[in-house]
Amino acid sequence: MKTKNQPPRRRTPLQDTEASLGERTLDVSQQGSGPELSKGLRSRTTRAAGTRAEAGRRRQGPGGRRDNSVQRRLESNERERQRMHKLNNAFQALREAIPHVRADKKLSKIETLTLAKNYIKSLTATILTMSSSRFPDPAPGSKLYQHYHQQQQATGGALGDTEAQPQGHLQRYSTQIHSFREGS
DNA sequence: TAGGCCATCTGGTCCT
DNA sequence: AGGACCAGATGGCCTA
Repeated sequence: MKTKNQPPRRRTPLQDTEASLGERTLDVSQQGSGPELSKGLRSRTTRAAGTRAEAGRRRQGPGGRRDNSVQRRLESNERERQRMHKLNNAFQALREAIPHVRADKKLSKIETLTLAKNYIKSLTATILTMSSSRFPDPAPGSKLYQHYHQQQQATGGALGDTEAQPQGHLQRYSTQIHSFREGS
């Protein structure tokens, strides 16, 4: 799997407003921005958003939006940005909660979700195994057991197969970590 | 250069 | 009604 550690690509509200309104298309590369800006940061948003905004205005036809409509759209864009930032923060927190992942290789979102899912399954199976060794017959009232059993039934699995064994989950988990590291 | 990943904008729909 | 959520479109960055 390819790896990347891209810097956050954000723009200021001012840039956002300008780009969205299409007052001007900001191409930082033409404004003499030096290397003090990261490659990622100075790239995309300004130029790309400007062209997208222009495309949007073309869809709106001559004259563009009314002022209040534009204002509402800008506010909506800002809310959407904040929402996505919160989502990305949650992804980052999830990445950091998954052990045995090399810090210098950032997991993609899909990798993060997949690994987290299997890590949870691995832990769940481990807990069930430990508890069953202590109490050979899992307590029928155990919420964990009930939940796990329902999940297995819903996904077509069964507690008796290898999926239910912690080794199975751990193997899948470690295999995925390995494949992510290897870039496969 | 192609493909993967990502941020952002946008309009539609759902929810409170 | 307004905000949250969602998915499609767009285009930049990075790696192989």
